[in-house]
Amino acid sequence: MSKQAAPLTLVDVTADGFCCQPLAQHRVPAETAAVLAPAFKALGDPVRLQLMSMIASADNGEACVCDLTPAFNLTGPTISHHLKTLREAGLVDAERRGTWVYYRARPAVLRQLAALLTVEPVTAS
Amino acid sequence: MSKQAAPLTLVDVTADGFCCQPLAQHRVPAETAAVLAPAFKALGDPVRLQLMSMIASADNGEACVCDLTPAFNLTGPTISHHLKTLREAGLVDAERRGTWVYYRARPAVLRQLAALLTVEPVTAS
DNA sequence: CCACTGTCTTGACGTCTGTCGAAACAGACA
DNA sequence: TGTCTGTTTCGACAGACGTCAAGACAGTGG
Repeated sequence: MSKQAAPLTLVDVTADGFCCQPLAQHRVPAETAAVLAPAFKALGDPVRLQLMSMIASADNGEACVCDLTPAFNLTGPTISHHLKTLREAGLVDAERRGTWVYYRARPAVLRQLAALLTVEPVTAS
Repeated sequence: MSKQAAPLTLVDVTADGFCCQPLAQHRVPAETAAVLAPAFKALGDPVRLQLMSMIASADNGEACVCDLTPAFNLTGPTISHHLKTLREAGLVDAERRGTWVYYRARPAVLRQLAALLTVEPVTAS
Protein backbone atom coordinates (compact mmCIF):
# COMPACT_ATOMS: atom_id res chain seq x y z
CA MET A 1 0.00 0.00 0.00
CA SER A 2 2.34 2.67 -1.18
CA LYS A 3 3.65 3.84 2.17
CA GLN A 4 0.43 5.32 3.43
CA ALA A 5 1.86 5.16 6.91
CA ALA A 6 0.59 8.70 7.27
CA PRO A 7 -1.76 9.21 10.23
CA LEU A 8 -4.75 9.27 7.89
CA THR A 9 -5.60 12.80 8.82
CA LEU A 10 -9.21 12.57 7.78
CA VAL A 11 -8.46 14.73 4.78
CA ASP A 12 -11.16 17.20 3.94
CA VAL A 13 -12.09 15.95 0.54
CA THR A 14 -15.38 17.65 1.12
CA ALA A 15 -14.33 21.12 0.16
CA ASP A 16 -15.88 21.61 -3.23
CA GLY A 17 -13.43 22.50 -5.92
CA PHE A 18 -10.60 20.73 -4.21
CA CYS A 19 -9.54 18.77 -7.23
CA CYS A 20 -11.07 16.83 -9.93
CA GLN A 21 -9.78 17.70 -13.29
CA PRO A 22 -10.92 14.66 -15.24
CA LEU A 23 -8.27 11.98 -14.94
CA ALA A 24 -8.16 11.57 -18.70
CA GLN A 25 -7.59 15.25 -19.42
CA HIS A 26 -4.88 16.32 -17.02
CA ARG A 27 -2.34 14.16 -15.32
CA VAL A 28 -3.25 13.75 -11.66
CA PRO A 29 -0.52 15.19 -9.45
CA ALA A 30 0.97 12.97 -6.76
CA GLU A 31 -0.54 15.07 -4.02
CA THR A 32 -4.05 14.73 -5.38
CA ALA A 33 -3.58 11.03 -5.96
CA ALA A 34 -2.50 10.55 -2.37
CA VAL A 35 -5.67 12.27 -1.16
CA LEU A 36 -8.16 10.60 -3.51
CA ALA A 37 -6.76 7.08 -3.61
CA PRO A 38 -7.99 6.21 -0.10
CA ALA A 39 -11.54 7.04 -1.18
CA PHE A 40 -11.32 4.64 -4.13
CA LYS A 41 -9.67 2.10 -1.88
CA ALA A 42 -12.58 2.34 0.51
CA LEU A 43 -14.94 1.54 -2.37
CA GLY A 44 -12.68 -1.31 -3.44
CA ASP A 45 -14.42 -3.89 -1.30
CA PRO A 46 -17.73 -5.44 -2.37
CA VAL A 47 -19.20 -5.14 1.11
CA ARG A 48 -18.29 -1.47 1.41
CA LEU A 49 -19.54 -0.75 -2.09
CA GLN A 50 -22.91 -2.21 -1.14
CA LEU A 51 -22.92 -0.40 2.19
CA MET A 52 -22.17 2.87 0.40
CA SER A 53 -25.00 2.23 -2.02
CA MET A 54 -27.46 1.27 0.69
CA ILE A 55 -26.64 4.45 2.59
CA ALA A 56 -26.64 6.75 -0.44
CA SER A 57 -29.87 5.35 -1.82
CA ALA A 58 -31.75 5.24 1.48
CA ASP A 59 -35.13 6.90 1.40
CA ASN A 60 -34.47 9.77 3.77
CA GLY A 61 -30.81 9.95 2.88
CA GLU A 62 -29.69 8.04 5.91
CA ALA A 63 -29.48 4.43 6.96
CA CYS A 64 -29.40 2.81 10.40
CA VAL A 65 -26.75 0.24 11.25
CA CYS A 66 -29.60 -1.96 12.32
CA ASP A 67 -30.80 -2.02 8.71
CA LEU A 68 -27.35 -2.47 7.25
CA THR A 69 -26.03 -5.36 9.30
CA PRO A 70 -28.73 -7.95 8.58
CA ALA A 71 -28.16 -7.52 4.83
CA PHE A 72 -24.85 -9.37 5.03
CA ASN A 73 -23.60 -12.68 6.29
CA LEU A 74 -21.12 -10.90 8.50
CA THR A 75 -20.87 -10.15 12.19
CA GLY A 76 -21.69 -6.77 13.69
CA PRO A 77 -18.06 -5.90 14.42
CA THR A 78 -17.09 -6.58 10.82
CA ILE A 79 -19.80 -4.27 9.47
CA SER A 80 -18.79 -1.68 12.01
CA HIS A 81 -15.20 -1.96 10.82
CA HIS A 82 -16.24 -1.40 7.20
CA LEU A 83 -18.37 1.59 8.17
CA LYS A 84 -15.42 3.05 10.03
CA THR A 85 -13.34 2.66 6.87
CA LEU A 86 -15.96 4.53 4.85
CA ARG A 87 -16.10 7.20 7.55
CA GLU A 88 -12.33 7.65 7.61
CA ALA A 89 -12.31 7.91 3.83
CA GLY A 90 -14.71 10.82 4.17
CA LEU A 91 -17.45 9.07 2.24
CA VAL A 92 -20.06 8.97 4.99
CA ASP A 93 -20.99 10.71 8.21
CA ALA A 94 -22.30 9.03 11.32
CA GLU A 95 -24.70 10.40 13.89
CA ARG A 96 -26.10 8.79 16.97
CA ARG A 97 -29.74 9.53 17.74
CA GLY A 98 -30.90 7.73 20.81
CA THR A 99 -30.30 4.03 20.55
CA TRP A 100 -29.41 3.86 16.91
CA VAL A 101 -26.58 5.24 14.81
CA TYR A 102 -27.45 6.64 11.40
CA TYR A 103 -25.08 6.90 8.46
CA ARG A 104 -25.42 9.52 5.77
CA ALA A 105 -23.59 9.84 2.45
CA ARG A 106 -21.49 12.88 1.53
CA PRO A 107 -22.55 13.60 -2.05
CA ALA A 108 -19.80 16.19 -2.61
CA VAL A 109 -17.12 13.55 -2.32
CA LEU A 110 -18.94 11.14 -4.62
CA ARG A 111 -19.31 13.94 -7.13
CA GLN A 112 -15.59 14.62 -7.01
CA LEU A 113 -14.71 10.99 -7.60
CA ALA A 114 -17.20 10.83 -10.46
CA ALA A 115 -15.75 13.99 -11.98
CA LEU A 116 -12.28 12.52 -11.82
CA LEU A 117 -13.39 9.45 -13.75
CA THR A 118 -15.40 11.36 -16.31
CA VAL A 119 -14.36 10.73 -19.88
CA GLU A 120 -15.28 12.57 -23.04
CA PRO A 121 -18.43 11.14 -24.64
CA VAL A 122 -16.72 9.11 -27.34
CA THR A 123 -13.39 10.64 -28.39
CA ALA A 124 -13.61 8.52 -31.55
CA SER A 125 -10.00 7.53 -30.86
CA MET B 1 -10.43 -8.66 1.37
CA SER B 2 -13.87 -10.10 1.36
CA LYS B 3 -13.07 -13.52 -0.03
CA GLN B 4 -12.07 -12.42 -3.49
CA ALA B 5 -10.26 -15.71 -3.80
CA ALA B 6 -12.05 -16.09 -7.09
CA PRO B 7 -9.72 -16.62 -10.05
CA LEU B 8 -10.20 -13.02 -11.09
CA THR B 9 -11.59 -14.04 -14.42
CA LEU B 10 -10.81 -10.80 -16.12
CA VAL B 11 -14.45 -9.89 -15.98
CA ASP B 12 -15.70 -8.16 -19.05
CA VAL B 13 -16.67 -4.89 -17.52
CA THR B 14 -16.23 -3.49 -20.97
CA ALA B 15 -19.58 -4.45 -22.33
CA ASP B 16 -21.48 -1.20 -22.35
CA GLY B 17 -24.70 -1.32 -20.41
CA PHE B 18 -23.44 -3.95 -18.05
CA CYS B 19 -24.40 -2.12 -14.94
CA CYS B 20 -24.20 1.29 -13.57
CA GLN B 21 -27.41 2.45 -12.12
CA PRO B 22 -26.13 5.35 -10.03
CA LEU B 23 -25.10 4.04 -6.65
CA ALA B 24 -27.22 6.63 -4.90
CA GLN B 25 -30.41 5.77 -6.79
CA HIS B 26 -30.62 2.01 -6.68
CA ARG B 27 -28.99 -0.31 -4.22
CA VAL B 28 -26.06 -2.06 -5.89
CA PRO B 29 -26.66 -5.83 -5.96
CA ALA B 30 -23.99 -8.08 -4.50
CA GLU B 31 -23.12 -9.49 -7.89
CA THR B 32 -22.47 -6.07 -9.39
CA ALA B 33 -20.49 -5.01 -6.34
CA ALA B 34 -18.29 -8.07 -6.67
CA VAL B 35 -17.52 -7.19 -10.28
CA LEU B 36 -16.97 -3.45 -9.85
CA ALA B 37 -15.15 -3.42 -6.51
CA PRO B 38 -11.88 -4.73 -8.00
CA ALA B 39 -11.83 -1.80 -10.42
CA PHE B 40 -12.15 0.69 -7.56
CA LYS B 41 -9.58 -1.27 -5.62
CA ALA B 42 -7.17 -0.98 -8.52
CA LEU B 43 -7.59 2.79 -8.39
CA GLY B 44 -7.14 2.74 -4.63
CA ASP B 45 -3.39 3.14 -4.78
CA PRO B 46 -1.81 6.56 -5.41
CA VAL B 47 0.72 5.11 -7.83
CA ARG B 48 -1.92 3.31 -9.88
CA LEU B 49 -4.18 6.36 -9.86
CA GLN B 50 -1.35 8.41 -11.34
CA LEU B 51 -0.46 5.67 -13.81
CA MET B 52 -4.07 5.51 -14.90
CA SER B 53 -4.16 9.26 -15.36
CA MET B 54 -0.89 9.34 -17.25
CA ILE B 55 -2.15 6.64 -19.60
CA ALA B 56 -5.62 8.10 -20.06
CA SER B 57 -4.35 11.61 -20.64
CA ALA B 58 -1.50 10.67 -22.94
CA ASP B 59 -1.45 12.59 -26.20
CA ASN B 60 -2.11 9.75 -28.62
CA GLY B 61 -4.16 7.80 -26.12
CA GLU B 62 -1.34 5.49 -25.19
CA ALA B 63 1.71 5.59 -22.97
CA CYS B 64 4.96 3.65 -23.10
CA VAL B 65 6.28 1.96 -19.96
CA CYS B 66 9.51 3.78 -20.67
CA ASP B 67 7.67 7.07 -20.08
CA LEU B 68 5.78 5.81 -17.04
CA THR B 69 8.57 4.28 -14.97
CA PRO B 70 10.86 7.33 -14.63
CA ALA B 71 7.97 9.34 -13.19
CA PHE B 72 8.13 7.43 -9.92
CA ASN B 73 10.74 6.57 -7.34
CA LEU B 74 10.03 2.89 -7.82
CA THR B 75 11.77 0.03 -9.57
CA GLY B 76 10.69 -1.28 -12.96
CA PRO B 77 9.23 -4.51 -11.57
CA THR B 78 7.09 -2.56 -9.15
CA ILE B 79 5.65 -0.38 -11.89
CA SER B 80 5.11 -3.48 -13.99
CA HIS B 81 3.24 -5.06 -11.10
CA HIS B 82 0.96 -2.05 -10.78
CA LEU B 83 0.31 -2.03 -14.51
CA LYS B 84 -0.60 -5.70 -14.33
CA THR B 85 -3.08 -4.88 -11.59
CA LEU B 86 -4.69 -2.20 -13.77
CA ARG B 87 -4.77 -4.66 -16.66
CA GLU B 88 -6.41 -7.39 -14.60
CA ALA B 89 -8.98 -4.89 -13.38
CA GLY B 90 -9.87 -4.26 -17.00
CA LEU B 91 -8.91 -0.61 -16.83
CA VAL B 92 -6.13 -0.68 -19.43
CA ASP B 93 -4.94 -2.71 -22.39
CA ALA B 94 -1.33 -3.50 -23.20
CA GLU B 95 0.26 -3.98 -26.57
CA ARG B 96 3.84 -4.72 -27.47
CA ARG B 97 5.21 -2.94 -30.53
CA GLY B 98 8.84 -3.72 -31.10
CA THR B 99 10.93 -3.03 -28.08
CA TRP B 100 8.38 -1.09 -26.12
CA VAL B 101 5.07 -1.94 -24.54
CA TYR B 102 2.27 0.58 -24.82
CA TYR B 103 -0.65 0.90 -22.46
CA ARG B 104 -4.01 2.28 -23.45
CA ALA B 105 -7.00 3.22 -21.29
CA ARG B 106 -10.44 1.63 -21.70
CA PRO B 107 -12.81 4.61 -21.54
CA ALA B 108 -15.92 2.43 -21.36
CA VAL B 109 -14.94 1.08 -17.98
CA LEU B 110 -14.09 4.52 -16.64
CA ARG B 111 -17.46 5.75 -17.84
CA GLN B 112 -19.21 2.94 -16.00
CA LEU B 113 -17.43 3.71 -12.76
CA ALA B 114 -18.21 7.40 -13.17
CA ALA B 115 -21.85 6.60 -13.84
CA LEU B 116 -22.02 4.50 -10.71
CA LEU B 117 -20.75 7.39 -8.60
CA THR B 118 -22.93 10.00 -10.22
CA VAL B 119 -25.13 11.89 -7.82
CA GLU B 120 -28.06 14.16 -8.52
CA PRO B 121 -26.96 17.80 -8.89
CA VAL B 122 -28.08 18.92 -5.48
CA THR B 123 -31.08 16.91 -4.29
CA ALA B 124 -31.80 19.71 -1.81
CA SER B 125 -32.28 16.93 0.74
C1' DC C 1 24.76 -16.03 -33.96
C1' DC C 2 25.66 -13.17 -30.04
C1' DA C 3 25.49 -9.21 -27.05
C1' DC C 4 22.53 -5.41 -25.48
C1' DT C 5 18.40 -2.99 -24.00
C1' DG C 6 13.78 -2.94 -22.32
C1' DT C 7 10.05 -5.35 -20.00
C1' DC C 8 7.97 -8.95 -17.37
C1' DT C 9 7.93 -12.90 -14.00
C1' DT C 10 9.49 -15.17 -9.80
C1' DG C 11 10.57 -15.48 -4.99
C1' DA C 12 10.88 -13.28 -0.72
C1' DC C 13 9.95 -9.94 3.03
C1' DG C 14 7.34 -6.85 6.01
C1' DT C 15 2.99 -4.56 6.39
C1' DC C 16 -1.92 -3.98 5.86
C1' DT C 17 -6.61 -5.94 5.51
C1' DG C 18 -10.91 -8.70 6.41
C1' DT C 19 -12.81 -11.49 9.61
C1' DC C 20 -14.20 -13.16 14.04
C1' DG C 21 -15.01 -13.66 19.34
C1' DA C 22 -14.82 -11.28 23.58
C1' DA C 23 -15.21 -7.28 26.00
C1' DA C 24 -16.21 -2.30 26.63
C1' DC C 25 -19.22 1.60 25.91
C1' DA C 26 -23.87 4.32 25.19
C1' DG C 27 -28.80 4.87 25.73
C1' DA C 28 -33.38 3.29 26.86
C1' DC C 29 -36.51 1.40 29.98
C1' DA C 30 -38.20 -0.53 34.17
C1' DT D 1 -30.00 1.87 40.08
C1' DG D 2 -29.76 -2.09 37.32
C1' DT D 3 -30.50 -4.59 33.17
C1' DC D 4 -31.17 -4.96 28.43
C1' DT D 5 -30.26 -3.87 23.49
C1' DG D 6 -27.41 -1.84 20.02
C1' DT D 7 -22.77 -0.32 18.58
C1' DT D 8 -17.92 0.06 18.77
C1' DT D 9 -13.22 -1.25 20.27
C1' DC D 10 -9.67 -4.74 21.29
C1' DG D 11 -6.88 -8.82 20.33
C1' DA D 12 -5.84 -12.31 17.22
C1' DC D 13 -5.36 -14.91 12.92
C1' DA D 14 -5.03 -16.14 7.88
C1' DG D 15 -4.55 -14.16 3.64
C1' DA D 16 -3.58 -10.35 0.38
C1' DC D 17 -0.74 -6.37 -0.93
C1' DG D 18 3.42 -3.27 -2.11
C1' DT D 19 8.04 -3.47 -2.67
C1' DC D 20 12.47 -5.05 -4.15
C1' DA D 21 16.47 -8.07 -6.09
C1' DA D 22 17.47 -11.55 -9.25
C1' DG D 23 16.49 -13.96 -13.18
C1' DA D 24 13.80 -14.92 -17.61
C1' DC D 25 11.86 -13.37 -21.93
C1' DA D 26 11.32 -10.42 -26.33
C1' DG D 27 13.37 -7.48 -30.00
C1' DT D 28 17.11 -4.81 -31.96
C1' DG D 29 21.44 -4.25 -33.83
C1' DG D 30 26.02 -5.71 -34.66
